[in-house]
Amino acid sequence: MTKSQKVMLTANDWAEAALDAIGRRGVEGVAVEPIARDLGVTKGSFYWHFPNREALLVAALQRWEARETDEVLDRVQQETDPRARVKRLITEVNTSKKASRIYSALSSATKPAFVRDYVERVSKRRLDFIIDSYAALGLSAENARRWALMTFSVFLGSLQIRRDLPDEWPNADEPAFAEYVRFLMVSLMPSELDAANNTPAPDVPEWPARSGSQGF
Amino acid sequence: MTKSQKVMLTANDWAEAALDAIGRRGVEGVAVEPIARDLGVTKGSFYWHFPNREALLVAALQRWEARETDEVLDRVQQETDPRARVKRLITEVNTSKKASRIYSALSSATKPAFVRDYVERVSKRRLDFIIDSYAALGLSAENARRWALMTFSVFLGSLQIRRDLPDEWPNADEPAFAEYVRFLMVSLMPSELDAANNTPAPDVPEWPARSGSQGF
DNA sequence: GCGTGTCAATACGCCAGCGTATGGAAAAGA
DNA sequence: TCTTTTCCATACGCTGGCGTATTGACACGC
Repeated sequence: MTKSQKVMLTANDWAEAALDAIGRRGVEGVAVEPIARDLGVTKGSFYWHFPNREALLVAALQRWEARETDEVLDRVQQETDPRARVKRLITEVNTSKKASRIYSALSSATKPAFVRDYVERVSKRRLDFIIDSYAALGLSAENARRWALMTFSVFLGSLQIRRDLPDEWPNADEPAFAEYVRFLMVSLMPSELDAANNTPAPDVPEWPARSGSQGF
Repeated sequence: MTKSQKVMLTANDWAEAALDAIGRRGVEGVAVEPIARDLGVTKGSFYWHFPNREALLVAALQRWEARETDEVLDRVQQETDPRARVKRLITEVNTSKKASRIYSALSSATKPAFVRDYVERVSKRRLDFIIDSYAALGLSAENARRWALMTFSVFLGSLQIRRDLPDEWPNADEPAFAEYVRFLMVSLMPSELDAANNTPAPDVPEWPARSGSQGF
């Protein structure tokens, strides 16, 4: 147990610093020497703990996946009432810009192909959790899926709006935020009637098939 | 008008290739020499049309902003009925994965600081357009804003879900997609009663103030 | 005290991408 | 024709980051 004044970094310290770099500079910003500078050491340290840069990315992604599933879902899952779950989910949008930046950076990353696997697993676990929450309200599988897709979209989109248009997003301490959350709760929560009437409306209207070049 | 067999690239060709590179490899992937290889030339060509890499990024962003505002908004704006506008907005989610990838890459980019300005302007213009659409339904300014924020969130979130969880997203040619769009239309469209009753519910419930470390 | 194991610094070669300088080919004017 | 302009190729130096090799400073067991 060497732990003198020299601090002595661990592999987890490097992985955590890599996660931080993902949030601040993107996946491409996970560079050995810059992170070493952040940590106040040289890359001589890094190559003792890891064989190469890719291993660092994997370690960071594993930590991320563990945090974003086990810890967070366990925390939200303590909420027994499905309605309270959705509400907490919404309010969670306003916590930790850092975590949302990491999510966004990973979601748009392309270069190390395995990043997509981690993003897909985490996203699917989140969506499934929301589906289960709606199913617990008595919705059919199809309806629970529809509501969950919409709620998950609102969650993800809210993260992006808060990042791209911070001025347009109500601050958590303002009354406008509380009102907006209440508004979302009403909109994202099926009524008792919906839960009973579990089939979608039968008439499928037509809509114009878009032929434009690039989408909105 | 030199237009022999030698093709002769223009600055716009480079800007368009840069936009493509943003979608495929991210903003960091906008590198002069790789793009030159894509175009079948060398960087000797590039440095005749542009002074440096930053100028290429600016040109690409200007093209992007012009396309994502003038062209697209004009196209959707041809729809006179506000309800039809929102519906078209939703169906536009399923068009052009390339455009959505560019949007996502720019949204998560950090390194050239001016990228954020373009993202902010485009995003704000889109949000304002949606706000106006809801206001045209007779909603108050506050309610139009709430509905628009939710609809914009659904739009952005749907783009991300389609990218991160393509298997979970209904294909445009499947009936599930039509049903989901109809479901969203009902959920994202205020009822006549809401339009008349333009004040939010008066009772503001409390909810647990989250103290967790990183958000969901 | 002395070797051994742990963690980090330094020095090196390598490669990719940026930006410059210069030259060249081909079309356009004159 | 011959000069000028336009567009691109080639060659060069520079920088930043990757990975390796080597050395060094402690801490600990003995």
